Amino acid sequence: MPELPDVEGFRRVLAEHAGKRIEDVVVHDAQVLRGVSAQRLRKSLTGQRFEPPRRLGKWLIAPVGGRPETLVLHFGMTGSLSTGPPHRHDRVVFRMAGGELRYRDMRKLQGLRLLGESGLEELLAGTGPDALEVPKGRFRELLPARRQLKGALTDQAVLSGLGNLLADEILWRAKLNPRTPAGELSPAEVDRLHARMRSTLRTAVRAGRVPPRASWLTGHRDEPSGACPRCGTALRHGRTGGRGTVWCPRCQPG
DNA sequence: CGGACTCCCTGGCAGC
DNA sequence: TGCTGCCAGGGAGTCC
Repeated sequence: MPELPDVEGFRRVLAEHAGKRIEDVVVHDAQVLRGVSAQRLRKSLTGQRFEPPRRLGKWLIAPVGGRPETLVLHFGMTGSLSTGPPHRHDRVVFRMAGGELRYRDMRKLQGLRLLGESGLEELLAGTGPDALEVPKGRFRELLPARRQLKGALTDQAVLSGLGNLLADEILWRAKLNPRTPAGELSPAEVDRLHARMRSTLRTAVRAGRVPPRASWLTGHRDEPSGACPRCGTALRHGRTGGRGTVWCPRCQPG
């Protein structure tokens, strides 16, 4: 499921098409359009060009040259942006001078927005710093003391880009229990969490996704009796904030 | 305030 | 074989 590393990959796909003329926008399923009609989207984009896109957390932000509007994409759980062959879950297709760009999303939990200046400002104001970019000093300050660690990491208003799987992976690497109140961490533990978050994200961004490696926790979370890739202890499964949570009781006591 | 819960949405799968 | 119901989780919203 798309988290920060996947969205960074989609950003690169879109970046390759920046500056090319948008010939047409074909909306196959208007259910993914949020606050914009198919007609307005088409009118606003056709004949224009995307400026170089940026990413904040899981948001992909593409200003439209020649217009005061910005296309903002979110990929929910099952979304993607690609130039590959057509697929039945392609919801919106951008016909560009250099090929077709496909917004694909099976479950339609999120979608596309076309925001003006104030709408974009509002969106960005409600989104915390990017998990890949946030410096150590800022990271120390932003974790709300009275919250469970995992809930804080996955709250996009606190820190943006981490989803359920990456949060578990990072906490496992930092050897911290998901339910630990953030305020109970020592300064050294906060620094370790920041360091593990950065290294995990850097590796995943290079791969364009969370890599399917046996040495990562993520690959073992769906195994009924999965073992910790580090110490072999049986992994524990629970729920945090309504989401499945996997951790090693030996590496991550608490 | 924070945490638990529900809802949206679809496809895959277990169980009958 | 085919039905039903549950599960996955990003994010918004509600309730306590």
